[in-house]
Amino acid sequence: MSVQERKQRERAQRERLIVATARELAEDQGWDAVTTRRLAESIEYSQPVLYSHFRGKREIIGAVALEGATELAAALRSAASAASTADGPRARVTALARAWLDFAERNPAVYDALFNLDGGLAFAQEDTPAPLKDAFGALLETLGEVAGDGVHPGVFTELFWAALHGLATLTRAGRLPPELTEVRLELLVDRLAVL
Amino acid sequence: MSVQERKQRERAQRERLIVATARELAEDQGWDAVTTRRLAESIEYSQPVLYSHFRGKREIIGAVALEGATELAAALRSAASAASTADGPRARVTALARAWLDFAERNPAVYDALFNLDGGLAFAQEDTPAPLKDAFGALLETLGEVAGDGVHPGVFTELFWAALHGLATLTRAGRLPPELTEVRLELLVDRLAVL
DNA sequence: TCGGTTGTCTAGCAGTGCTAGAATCGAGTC
DNA sequence: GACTCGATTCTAGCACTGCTAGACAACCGA
Repeated sequence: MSVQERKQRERAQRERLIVATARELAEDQGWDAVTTRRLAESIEYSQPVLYSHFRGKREIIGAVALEGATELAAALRSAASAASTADGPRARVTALARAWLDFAERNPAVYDALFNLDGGLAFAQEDTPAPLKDAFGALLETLGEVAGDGVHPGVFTELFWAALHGLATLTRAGRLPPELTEVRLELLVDRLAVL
Repeated sequence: MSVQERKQRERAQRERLIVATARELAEDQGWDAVTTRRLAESIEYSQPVLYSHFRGKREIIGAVALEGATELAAALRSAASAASTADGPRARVTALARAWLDFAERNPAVYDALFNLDGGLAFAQEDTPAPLKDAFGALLETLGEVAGDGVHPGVFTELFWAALHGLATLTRAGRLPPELTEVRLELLVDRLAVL
């Protein structure tokens, strides 16, 4: 069975290569530039190989999104815990929000795959993939504490999330001047969070 | 000169027909279904006619967006003034926010053209088209009053806008359960606005 | 070394946005 | 009323997209 195992390993590695290459291409030149032909050429295989791993382009976007969700969740948790308990909830929430906007700015293509493109992923449902639930969970952990009395932590997190997403999206699309990002972020935390 | 005038009139009318048809098609079947061929067929002209009015598909999307911006601004002003001064600022802000989310829900394709697609429009700049500035102005008129002391009204409006946009986008993409829209809206107004 | 399966590639489909050049229409003139 | 000539519209086609059928090659087990 060792041969089969080796093949499986190689196949898995090629799949990772596809996802990584798609991501790289998207970050470099935007998702429009990620065509099946270019992607196939980059991994030095022919197009049909892509379709032996994924149903189609949408599923490749979805794979990049999932990878991104895992990283996003880690970044959020890391930021929140770096602002230690001694710094108080206010610092933690600010760090969390900043981490979100940072991630969106530094990984625009991944952010698009997650929230602006159709990667065929289910959200807010039972069959939502674990990394997505986990990213939301990372928000919930910190934000649940500052929801305020009588406010459902989940709903509060959804609202905070929406505000962050709006800021990230509009800023990246050039609809909000980036100089004031920090001011808006502070204002968001001050107003929304109950400290 | 009457012949030229008539031609100009007919041309303008055909341009309106193109924009209206594109919008209709987009609302019915999504922007993906708005291809130059289908659009040309719908207006009963050949494809190149579209290019005698617009540089390309992106400019058609932009035209739909501008039309939408005008309507959005009107809807916002109407909602804000319907919640009369007697009702207080809180009611006005709530009505404004609700109007925004309503518009997004009722005109998803137009909302996409405005904020999620590339219509080639400039934002937050000098050459931003008037309808876009005006829609932001409609927000500013009501929100400027509840920014709170020491907070720049423009920045506050940007933040509020971003939150609304995030709620609209995530809700429409199925990322937020729609049942709680009203709860999130109330929470948003309660927290962000200084009454 | 061979047979058969598994994997990969070539070639092609229908669709996209966009455009060059042919064809047609119609306004103004004789 | 017929005709010319410029403006307008259409036909046909380009290069590209995502995706797939069927030919081909490589490799494993005997």
